Amino acid sequence: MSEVTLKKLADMLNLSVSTVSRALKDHPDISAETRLKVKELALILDYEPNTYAINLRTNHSKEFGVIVPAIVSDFYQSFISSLEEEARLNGYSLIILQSGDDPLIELQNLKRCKQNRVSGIFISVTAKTNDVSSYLKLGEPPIPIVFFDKVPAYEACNKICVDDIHAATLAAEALILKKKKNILAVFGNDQLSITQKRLKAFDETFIKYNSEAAIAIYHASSTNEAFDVAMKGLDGADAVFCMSDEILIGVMKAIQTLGLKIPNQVGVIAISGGLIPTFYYPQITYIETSGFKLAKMAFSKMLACVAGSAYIQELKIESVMVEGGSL
Amino acid sequence: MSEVTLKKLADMLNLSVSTVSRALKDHPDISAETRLKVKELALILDYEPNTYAINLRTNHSKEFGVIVPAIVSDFYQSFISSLEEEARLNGYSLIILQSGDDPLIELQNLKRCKQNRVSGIFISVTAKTNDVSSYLKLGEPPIPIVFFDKVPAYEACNKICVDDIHAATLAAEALILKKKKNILAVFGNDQLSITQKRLKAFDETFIKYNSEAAIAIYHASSTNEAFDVAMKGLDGADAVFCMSDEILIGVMKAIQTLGLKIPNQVGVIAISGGLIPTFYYPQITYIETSGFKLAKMAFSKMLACVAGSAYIQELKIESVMVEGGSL
DNA sequence: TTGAAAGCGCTAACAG
DNA sequence: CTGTTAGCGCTTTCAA
Repeated sequence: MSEVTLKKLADMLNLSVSTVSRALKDHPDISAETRLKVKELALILDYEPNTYAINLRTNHSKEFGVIVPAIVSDFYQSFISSLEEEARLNGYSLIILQSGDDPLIELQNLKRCKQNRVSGIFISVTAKTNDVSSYLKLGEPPIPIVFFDKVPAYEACNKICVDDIHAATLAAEALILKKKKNILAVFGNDQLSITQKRLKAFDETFIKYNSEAAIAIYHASSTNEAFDVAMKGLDGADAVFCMSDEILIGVMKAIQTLGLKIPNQVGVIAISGGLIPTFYYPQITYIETSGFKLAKMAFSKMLACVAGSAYIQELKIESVMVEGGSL
Repeated sequence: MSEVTLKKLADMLNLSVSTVSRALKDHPDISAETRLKVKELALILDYEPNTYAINLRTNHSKEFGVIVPAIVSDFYQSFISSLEEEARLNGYSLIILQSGDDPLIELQNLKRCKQNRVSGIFISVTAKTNDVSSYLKLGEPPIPIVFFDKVPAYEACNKICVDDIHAATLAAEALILKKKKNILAVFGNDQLSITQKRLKAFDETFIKYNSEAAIAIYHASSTNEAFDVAMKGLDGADAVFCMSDEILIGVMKAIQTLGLKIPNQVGVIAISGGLIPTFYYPQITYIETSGFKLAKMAFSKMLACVAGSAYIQELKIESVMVEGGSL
């Protein structure tokens, strides 16, 4: 048995293809009676419209492209998971592509999205992507793009990312509130803009509150470096701040190695996606920067873009503190 | 400037659409000269074939559907990541769908894949999926399906999953080799077939080697339950086995709470995807069951299916032990 | 070696 | 209210 098409339905009902087409989509021109007949038969025969014919005709698909540096990441995982739900609920599918943090592959992926005539693209750019102006001109008319998380610096485009300043400020305030006096603060690679933003806000918060805490700032580009840094820096500290999950993991290894008790001997607070902090006992207190909320915002922005009703905008998502027992 | 189509190229070169089409795909009928001319212009104008027209014509797409219970999972994450690479290298795109472990949504997702005329479907079924015979008849001709990880029990279909028996056997052998005498073994929910398989193989290995170790078997359906179980069961144990990452996390929390030293006071071994064990110090020794290898196998099986050269097959992927310092 | 023509399944302007 | 018609961009027979 072959595919059920509009033509087949039309023939069976002695109607024209266009009438059937219109009946199926509740076009007001069609009489209630005809509409009913058509819909009934369609249901019985399990008619499913041919997506490709529709796409060819309308020149766009109900698909969105998603390009990330890597899928293996708590953050992107939560983002994609959340985005998939939104998409499904709205009748869209998601095509997932990873760039491996390589600008060349990123460009290929963009092209691919264009070839697939996606309705829009969500992208978190690579560390080395410095000019996205060509991305924004992709397609005719240009395909809507929503940048998220790792967003380009200068271009006027839709950006949705974590409010790094707010997150770091919250963490600093928590440490001040707990009257910590000797703080080890471990940040990521100091070349990254995310590090710079978080560090600046962290620092300024202590100044703003006239805190007298001694703060030792360290940088670590990996979990292993964070471990090394913590092994040295934890001595005498009554609290440690970790800028990211990656760093938290290294620091926690050091704490375990040194046999320090949390929170009595040392307090811990991190900025995190929320999964890693639950792996420890007591659970780590953290400032949440998960992809879930970001995905919801990004998706509704995208829908607005597709509908043509969007203005260019940069959105920052504020975090909340999730209390564990570590501070 | 609008899209470049075959017709446009044809007009510019004073050729017919069909000649251009053939030239572009190196059809032997076309003269070298014409072929060159066509390809050159195509390159200059950055011609890109319209995917939807091709799909409509050929009635299938270069897309695969991937359906999983949830994207948020180390295992599926590694699987999808690996699959995406394979797919991209072979000119395919991936449509990712999650079922939320709900058979109804799973079915909807399958329908969706069919509507998108995917070339094939990779699926890890929900815990409640008990009849996949309808899945196998989806489409005309039926869409190739490769089941992975959580595979249906009885149907004759392509299945690719972790060799649970082998993994549990390796873990048991490691414990025996280390001459552990008092082993706490924490398994998952005893209704799950994965638990039953791992438990049986674990048990039988100790019998096979005439081990005199005392083994206390516990079941835990969640990280929290694993924590509770370990808090009681760790007393007097010189080693603990964790059937999964979920359980490992709970057990490690208990070990931290009790302040036990690894590996001196208690040895730890787990079956794991490989990420979680690196979060601790010393790193946990584990039997690897990651999605990477599975994805590569699944993909090549799928390619064979698409090419029509596949026979139905059940594949089991053997694990390897990764030494940390925990045993 | 190339071209003409039909048609994949659908939509939408236009005509009745 | 319904039908006719043209065509989206491509592939593929068939004919020249």
